[in-house]
Amino acid sequence: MTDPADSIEIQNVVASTGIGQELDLEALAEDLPGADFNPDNFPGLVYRTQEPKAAALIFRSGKIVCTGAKSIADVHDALGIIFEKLRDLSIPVEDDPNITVQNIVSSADLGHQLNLNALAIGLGLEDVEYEPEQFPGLVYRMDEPDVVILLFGSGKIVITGGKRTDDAEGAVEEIVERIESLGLLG
Amino acid sequence: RLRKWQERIRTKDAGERNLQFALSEIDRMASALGVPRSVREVASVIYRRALKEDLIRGRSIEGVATAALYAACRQEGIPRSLDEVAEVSRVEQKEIGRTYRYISQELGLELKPVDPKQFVPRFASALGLSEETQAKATEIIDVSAEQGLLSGKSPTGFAAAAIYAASLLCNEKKTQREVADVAQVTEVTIRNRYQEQIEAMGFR
DNA sequence: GCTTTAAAAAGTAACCT
DNA sequence: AGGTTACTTTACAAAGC
Repeated sequence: MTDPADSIEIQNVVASTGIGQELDLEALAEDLPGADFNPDNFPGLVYRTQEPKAAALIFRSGKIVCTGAKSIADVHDALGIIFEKLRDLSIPVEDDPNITVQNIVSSADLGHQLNLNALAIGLGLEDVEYEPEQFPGLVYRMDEPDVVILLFGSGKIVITGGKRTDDAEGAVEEIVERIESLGLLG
Repeated sequence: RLRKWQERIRTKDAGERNLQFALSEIDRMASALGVPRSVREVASVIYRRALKEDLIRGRSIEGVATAALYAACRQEGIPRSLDEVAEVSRVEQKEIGRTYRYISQELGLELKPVDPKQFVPRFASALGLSEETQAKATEIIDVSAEQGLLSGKSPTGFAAAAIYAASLLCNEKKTQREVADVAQVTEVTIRNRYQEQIEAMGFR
């Protein structure tokens, strides 16, 4: 009996921070090798770190969004690299900028195939969005923890919208319980 | 005071004009899709409810009208695919789908997922298939859905594959291309669903 | 509302061989 | 017929249109 909670893997962490300093993105785009800056397209400058692999969106205000990291530690490491690069360019960066995790995307496997049709009705059509003509996953909005779960026929699921690592654990526990109480889990 | 009064009339007239436009669009699209009058009535009711609940703000009248018609077809058990509805609407498919999900949620329509079987009579008759073949296709859908093959699959693709399989089994063969054209799916989808369904039926 | 970034799930589609 | 690539859905921040 494998616990679905053990299958949880963080796939992406989105976080925001700021260096407390206005930036000249035109100049930064010149000085930062590999930076992408197309102000006509998007106001942020895109910078990618290789290790850990992540992408940062750097704005004129000095605010930064980091996405693509596989853990909260990776977010801190990736942003740490960026802070150092900026300091190397003589840009003053706060000592230890606040980093706020905004969203964590995780995947997991319930270990059984799911009858999404029965699940849509069982979980309650009012809380569920299941339109297989548009997308193969059933969208379930959970209140506690406050996350959105995508459930697939294979039993694989995606949990998104959480801000804490243990939101995924709580969500898996809760969804397994609800599905089991409906008698719809294997 | 006079201005205010005139403005009220103006907005009332504008609202009335918009409603008439929406209802005539529903009528036009329904005719193009060949859906019965009763469904147009249901679509009109859904549209008026959406209007009353102020769901049109930030959305186009045409988008809500199209979504209302799409919902009405489903509610009446004679669904049209989003593809088909988009063909007669000036709103793109993605937007119709989004608007449908929104009004469906807000109005609490609670429509069950589309049953592939509901496409069988229409697709099969467009292909000139017999009652026997239609019954076979329906049986294939029931059996393979019971075995869990339907989860996440497009209802039109699922129906198309079953119709293709039934046409072979009943010696009224239609090509994958012919079935794909009426169901508006690709041959690849029919092939994939067909293989699974045939296996579920215990053939092969 | 849109633009951009990242990542997973599974289905469908477009295009090429 | 197969393979690759790309798009659909969810969440979230950022600045600006």
